[in-house]
Amino acid sequence: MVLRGICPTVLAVPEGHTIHRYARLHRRDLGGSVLRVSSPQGRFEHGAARLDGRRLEDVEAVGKHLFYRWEGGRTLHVHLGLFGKFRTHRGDPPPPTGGTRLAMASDGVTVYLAGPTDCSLVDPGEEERILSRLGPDPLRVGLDGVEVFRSGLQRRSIPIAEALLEQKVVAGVGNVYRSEVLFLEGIDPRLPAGDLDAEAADRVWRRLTAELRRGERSGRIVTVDPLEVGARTRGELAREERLYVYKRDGLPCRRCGAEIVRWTPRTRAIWTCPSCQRAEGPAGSL
DNA sequence: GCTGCATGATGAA
DNA sequence: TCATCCTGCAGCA
Repeated sequence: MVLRGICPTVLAVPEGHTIHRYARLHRRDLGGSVLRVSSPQGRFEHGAARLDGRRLEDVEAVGKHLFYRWEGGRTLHVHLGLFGKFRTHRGDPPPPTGGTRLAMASDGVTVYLAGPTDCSLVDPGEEERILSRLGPDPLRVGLDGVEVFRSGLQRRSIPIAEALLEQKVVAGVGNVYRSEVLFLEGIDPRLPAGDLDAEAADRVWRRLTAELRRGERSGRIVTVDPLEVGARTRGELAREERLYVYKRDGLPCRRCGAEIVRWTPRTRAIWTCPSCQRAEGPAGSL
Protein backbone atom coordinates (compact mmCIF):
# COMPACT_ATOMS: atom_id res chain seq x y z
CA MET A 1 0.00 0.00 0.00
CA VAL A 2 1.22 3.45 -0.84
CA LEU A 3 0.86 6.26 1.65
CA ARG A 4 -0.65 9.23 -0.08
CA GLY A 5 -0.40 12.61 1.52
CA ILE A 6 -1.46 13.36 5.04
CA CYS A 7 -3.54 10.91 7.00
CA PRO A 8 -6.97 12.53 7.00
CA THR A 9 -7.24 12.23 10.75
CA VAL A 10 -3.92 13.97 11.47
CA LEU A 11 -3.89 17.57 10.35
CA ALA A 12 -0.52 19.20 10.68
CA VAL A 13 -1.54 22.76 10.24
CA PRO A 14 -3.46 24.60 12.89
CA GLU A 15 -4.92 27.57 11.07
CA GLY A 16 -8.65 28.18 11.05
CA HIS A 17 -9.41 25.60 8.39
CA THR A 18 -7.83 22.87 10.54
CA ILE A 19 -9.81 23.89 13.57
CA HIS A 20 -13.13 23.91 11.74
CA ARG A 21 -12.32 20.57 10.21
CA TYR A 22 -11.57 19.10 13.62
CA ALA A 23 -14.87 20.47 14.88
CA ARG A 24 -16.75 18.82 12.04
CA LEU A 25 -14.94 15.47 12.35
CA HIS A 26 -15.16 15.32 16.13
CA ARG A 27 -18.83 16.24 16.00
CA ARG A 28 -19.34 13.41 13.54
CA ASP A 29 -17.19 10.83 15.37
CA LEU A 30 -17.87 11.68 19.00
CA GLY A 31 -20.89 13.96 19.12
CA GLY A 32 -23.97 12.54 20.79
CA SER A 33 -21.98 9.82 22.55
CA VAL A 34 -21.15 9.23 26.16
CA LEU A 35 -17.35 9.39 26.26
CA ARG A 36 -14.56 8.07 28.37
CA VAL A 37 -12.35 11.07 29.04
CA SER A 38 -8.91 10.99 30.60
CA SER A 39 -5.59 12.80 30.66
CA PRO A 40 -2.81 10.22 30.16
CA GLN A 41 -0.21 12.93 30.69
CA GLY A 42 -1.94 14.05 33.86
CA ARG A 43 -1.93 17.77 33.16
CA PHE A 44 -5.68 17.84 32.53
CA GLU A 45 -6.55 15.16 35.06
CA HIS A 46 -8.98 17.20 37.09
CA GLY A 47 -10.87 18.54 34.07
CA ALA A 48 -10.99 15.13 32.40
CA ALA A 49 -12.52 13.61 35.53
CA ARG A 50 -15.33 16.15 35.36
CA LEU A 51 -16.14 15.17 31.76
CA ASP A 52 -15.64 11.42 32.01
CA GLY A 53 -18.85 9.48 31.45
CA ARG A 54 -20.76 12.47 30.10
CA ARG A 55 -22.32 12.96 26.70
CA LEU A 56 -20.59 15.26 24.23
CA GLU A 57 -23.37 17.33 22.75
CA ASP A 58 -21.64 19.56 20.23
CA VAL A 59 -18.32 20.89 19.00
CA GLU A 60 -17.96 24.46 17.86
CA ALA A 61 -15.07 26.28 16.17
CA VAL A 62 -14.44 30.02 16.28
CA GLY A 63 -11.25 31.19 14.60
CA LYS A 64 -8.52 28.96 15.99
CA HIS A 65 -10.53 28.06 19.10
CA LEU A 66 -12.52 24.89 19.76
CA PHE A 67 -15.39 24.58 22.22
CA TYR A 68 -16.66 21.13 23.22
CA ARG A 69 -20.14 21.28 24.74
CA TRP A 70 -21.00 18.57 27.23
CA GLU A 71 -24.23 17.62 28.84
CA GLY A 72 -24.68 19.44 32.09
CA GLY A 73 -23.48 22.72 30.56
CA ARG A 74 -19.76 22.13 30.78
CA THR A 75 -17.51 23.54 28.08
CA LEU A 76 -14.02 22.37 27.17
CA HIS A 77 -11.86 24.95 25.44
CA VAL A 78 -8.96 23.81 23.23
CA HIS A 79 -6.43 26.00 21.48
CA LEU A 80 -3.74 24.14 19.55
CA GLY A 81 -1.20 26.93 19.40
CA LEU A 82 1.82 26.12 17.29
CA PHE A 83 2.29 22.46 18.21
CA GLY A 84 -1.07 21.08 19.17
CA LYS A 85 -2.35 18.02 17.32
CA PHE A 86 -5.29 15.69 17.44
CA ARG A 87 -5.03 12.07 16.34
CA THR A 88 -8.01 9.90 15.66
CA HIS A 89 -7.90 6.13 15.98
CA ARG A 90 -10.62 3.71 14.99
CA GLY A 91 -10.86 0.40 16.75
CA ASP A 92 -8.16 -0.34 19.31
CA PRO A 93 -5.99 2.76 19.77
CA PRO A 94 -2.23 2.55 20.31
CA PRO A 95 -1.07 3.52 23.80
CA PRO A 96 -0.98 7.30 24.17
CA THR A 97 2.36 9.07 23.96
CA GLY A 98 3.74 10.75 27.06
CA GLY A 99 2.51 14.10 25.85
CA THR A 100 -1.11 13.13 25.43
CA ARG A 101 -3.00 15.77 27.36
CA LEU A 102 -6.49 14.54 26.60
CA ALA A 103 -8.07 11.29 25.45
CA MET A 104 -11.73 11.09 24.44
CA ALA A 105 -13.15 7.70 23.52
CA SER A 106 -16.46 6.35 22.35
CA ASP A 107 -17.04 2.70 21.57
CA GLY A 108 -15.39 2.86 18.18
CA VAL A 109 -13.28 6.01 18.09
CA THR A 110 -10.49 7.40 20.25
CA VAL A 111 -9.15 10.93 19.90
CA TYR A 112 -5.85 11.96 21.44
CA LEU A 113 -4.76 15.55 21.93
CA ALA A 114 -1.12 16.53 22.42
CA GLY A 115 0.68 19.83 22.72
CA PRO A 116 -2.17 22.31 22.98
CA THR A 117 -1.59 25.84 24.20
CA ASP A 118 -4.82 25.51 26.12
CA CYS A 119 -7.04 22.63 27.15
CA SER A 120 -9.29 23.64 30.00
CA LEU A 121 -12.84 23.84 31.23
CA VAL A 122 -14.21 27.33 30.83
CA ASP A 123 -17.18 29.04 32.43
CA PRO A 124 -19.37 31.44 30.43
CA GLY A 125 -17.35 34.42 31.58
CA GLU A 126 -14.07 32.97 30.37
CA GLU A 127 -15.61 31.93 27.10
CA GLU A 128 -16.92 35.45 26.63
CA ARG A 129 -13.46 36.84 27.31
CA ILE A 130 -11.98 34.55 24.65
CA LEU A 131 -14.65 35.44 22.10
CA SER A 132 -14.29 39.15 22.78
CA ARG A 133 -10.72 38.98 21.51
CA LEU A 134 -11.84 37.53 18.18
CA GLY A 135 -12.99 39.32 15.09
CA PRO A 136 -15.14 37.88 12.29
CA ASP A 137 -14.42 34.32 11.21
CA PRO A 138 -14.78 33.77 7.46
CA LEU A 139 -15.77 30.16 8.11
CA ARG A 140 -18.78 31.14 10.20
CA VAL A 141 -21.84 32.34 8.43
CA GLY A 142 -22.33 35.98 9.25
CA LEU A 143 -23.48 38.55 6.79
CA ASP A 144 -21.76 41.43 8.53
CA GLY A 145 -18.37 39.69 8.66
CA VAL A 146 -16.95 41.54 5.73
CA GLU A 147 -18.05 44.89 7.12
CA VAL A 148 -16.43 44.29 10.49
CA PHE A 149 -13.30 43.14 8.70
CA ARG A 150 -13.25 46.23 6.50
CA SER A 151 -13.67 48.62 9.40
CA GLY A 152 -11.03 46.72 11.37
CA LEU A 153 -8.55 47.32 8.59
CA GLN A 154 -9.52 50.96 8.25
CA ARG A 155 -8.68 51.63 11.89
CA ARG A 156 -5.15 50.24 11.62
CA SER A 157 -2.01 51.85 10.28
CA ILE A 158 0.11 48.71 10.64
CA PRO A 159 1.06 46.83 7.46
CA ILE A 160 -1.72 44.72 6.00
CA ALA A 161 0.48 41.65 6.51
CA GLU A 162 0.47 42.22 10.26
CA ALA A 163 -3.20 43.13 10.43
CA LEU A 164 -4.16 39.80 8.88
CA LEU A 165 -2.54 37.93 11.77
CA GLU A 166 -4.47 39.90 14.37
CA GLN A 167 -7.30 37.61 15.42
CA LYS A 168 -9.38 40.66 16.28
CA VAL A 169 -9.26 41.76 12.65
CA VAL A 170 -10.07 38.34 11.22
CA ALA A 171 -10.23 35.12 13.22
CA GLY A 172 -8.56 31.99 11.93
CA VAL A 173 -5.93 33.35 9.54
CA GLY A 174 -2.38 32.14 10.13
CA ASN A 175 0.99 32.68 8.57
CA VAL A 176 0.46 30.54 5.48
CA TYR A 177 -2.87 31.99 4.45
CA ARG A 178 -1.78 35.58 4.96
CA SER A 179 1.19 35.15 2.64
CA GLU A 180 -0.78 33.26 0.03
CA VAL A 181 -3.86 35.49 0.02
CA LEU A 182 -1.83 38.69 -0.29
CA PHE A 183 -0.07 37.10 -3.24
CA LEU A 184 -3.32 35.97 -4.83
CA GLU A 185 -4.71 39.49 -4.54
CA GLY A 186 -1.50 41.13 -5.70
CA ILE A 187 -1.21 43.24 -2.56
CA ASP A 188 2.06 44.56 -1.21
CA PRO A 189 2.32 43.26 2.38
CA ARG A 190 3.83 46.55 3.54
CA LEU A 191 0.78 48.56 2.56
CA PRO A 192 -0.80 50.12 5.67
CA ALA A 193 -4.01 48.22 6.42
CA GLY A 194 -6.02 51.44 6.49
CA ASP A 195 -4.92 52.31 2.98
CA LEU A 196 -6.79 49.42 1.41
CA ASP A 197 -9.93 50.72 -0.21
CA ALA A 198 -13.25 49.02 0.45
CA GLU A 199 -13.12 47.12 -2.79
CA ALA A 200 -9.67 45.68 -2.05
CA ALA A 201 -10.71 44.77 1.50
CA ASP A 202 -13.73 42.94 0.11
CA ARG A 203 -11.55 41.02 -2.31
CA VAL A 204 -9.22 39.95 0.50
CA TRP A 205 -12.20 38.80 2.58
CA ARG A 206 -13.69 36.81 -0.27
CA ARG A 207 -10.35 35.22 -1.05
CA LEU A 208 -9.75 34.31 2.60
CA THR A 209 -13.20 32.77 2.76
CA ALA A 210 -12.71 30.71 -0.39
CA GLU A 211 -9.25 29.48 0.55
CA LEU A 212 -10.15 28.62 4.15
CA ARG A 213 -13.25 26.81 2.95
CA ARG A 214 -11.30 24.71 0.50
CA GLY A 215 -8.69 24.01 3.19
CA GLU A 216 -11.41 22.91 5.59
CA ARG A 217 -12.77 20.43 3.07
CA SER A 218 -9.46 18.97 1.93
CA GLY A 219 -7.51 19.17 5.17
CA ARG A 220 -4.55 20.84 3.52
CA ILE A 221 -3.58 24.24 2.20
CA VAL A 222 -3.35 24.25 -1.59
CA THR A 223 -3.63 27.71 -3.07
CA VAL A 224 -1.96 27.02 -6.42
CA ASP A 225 -4.23 26.75 -9.42
CA PRO A 226 -3.35 23.29 -10.75
CA LEU A 227 -3.61 24.46 -14.35
CA GLU A 228 -0.72 26.84 -13.76
CA VAL A 229 1.66 24.00 -12.98
CA GLY A 230 0.45 21.50 -15.53
CA ALA A 231 -1.80 19.42 -13.29
CA ARG A 232 -5.52 18.83 -13.61
CA THR A 233 -6.52 18.73 -9.96
CA ARG A 234 -5.17 20.14 -6.72
CA GLY A 235 -4.88 16.61 -5.39
CA GLU A 236 -2.23 15.84 -7.98
CA LEU A 237 0.11 18.55 -6.75
CA ALA A 238 3.23 17.48 -4.92
CA ARG A 239 3.83 19.03 -1.54
CA GLU A 240 6.29 21.58 -2.94
CA GLU A 241 3.85 22.63 -5.64
CA ARG A 242 0.93 23.62 -3.44
CA LEU A 243 1.82 27.19 -2.50
CA TYR A 244 2.79 30.31 -4.42
CA VAL A 245 5.07 32.10 -2.00
CA TYR A 246 5.13 30.65 1.53
CA LYS A 247 8.69 29.56 2.35
CA ARG A 248 9.73 29.85 -1.28
CA ASP A 249 12.33 32.61 -0.85
CA GLY A 250 15.00 32.44 -3.51
CA LEU A 251 12.76 30.47 -5.89
CA PRO A 252 11.13 31.95 -8.98
CA CYS A 253 7.55 33.19 -8.79
CA ARG A 254 5.25 30.65 -10.45
CA ARG A 255 3.59 33.45 -12.41
CA CYS A 256 6.26 35.97 -13.37
CA GLY A 257 9.56 34.29 -12.57
CA ALA A 258 10.77 37.05 -10.24
CA GLU A 259 12.57 35.89 -7.14
CA ILE A 260 10.33 35.32 -4.11
CA VAL A 261 11.58 37.28 -1.12
CA ARG A 262 11.20 36.80 2.60
CA TRP A 263 10.33 39.79 4.74
CA THR A 264 10.12 39.91 8.53
CA PRO A 265 8.03 42.88 9.67
CA ARG A 266 8.44 42.53 13.44
CA THR A 267 8.11 38.94 14.42
CA ARG A 268 6.98 36.44 11.85
CA ALA A 269 8.31 36.12 8.35
CA ILE A 270 6.16 36.63 5.29
CA TRP A 271 6.96 35.66 1.71
CA THR A 272 6.07 37.76 -1.30
CA CYS A 273 6.66 38.23 -5.00
CA PRO A 274 7.98 41.80 -5.33
CA SER A 275 6.77 41.96 -8.90
CA CYS A 276 3.24 40.51 -8.59
CA GLN A 277 2.49 42.29 -5.33
CA ARG A 278 2.45 46.01 -5.77
CA ALA A 279 0.36 48.29 -3.57
CA GLU A 280 -3.22 47.11 -3.43
CA GLY A 281 -3.54 45.08 -6.56
CA PRO A 282 -2.09 44.10 -9.89
CA ALA A 283 -2.89 47.49 -11.41
CA GLY A 284 -1.58 49.65 -8.60
CA SER A 285 1.89 50.71 -7.55
CA LEU A 286 3.38 51.74 -4.23
C1' DG B 1 21.12 10.89 20.75
C1' DC B 2 21.26 15.38 19.89
C1' DT B 3 19.69 19.95 17.62
C1' DG B 4 16.64 22.88 15.40
C1' DC B 5 12.45 23.97 13.78
C1' DA B 6 7.23 24.83 13.26
C1' DT B 7 1.29 27.24 10.11
C1' DG B 8 0.45 30.57 17.82
C1' DA B 9 -0.31 33.62 21.51
C1' DT B 10 0.60 35.78 25.94
C1' DG B 11 2.58 38.51 29.56
C1' DA B 12 6.36 41.17 31.43
C1' DA B 13 9.71 44.79 30.73
C1' DT C 1 11.01 43.56 21.98
C1' DC C 2 11.87 39.65 24.52
C1' DA C 3 11.00 35.34 27.02
C1' DT C 4 8.10 31.76 27.56
C1' DC C 5 4.99 27.75 26.96
C1' DC C 6 3.32 23.57 24.35
C1' DT C 7 5.24 18.54 21.29
C1' DG C 8 6.96 15.74 17.57
C1' DC C 9 9.64 15.13 13.74
C1' DA C 10 13.42 15.66 10.33
C1' DG C 11 18.06 16.01 9.77
C1' DC C 12 22.38 15.12 11.27
C1' DA C 13 26.32 13.08 13.94
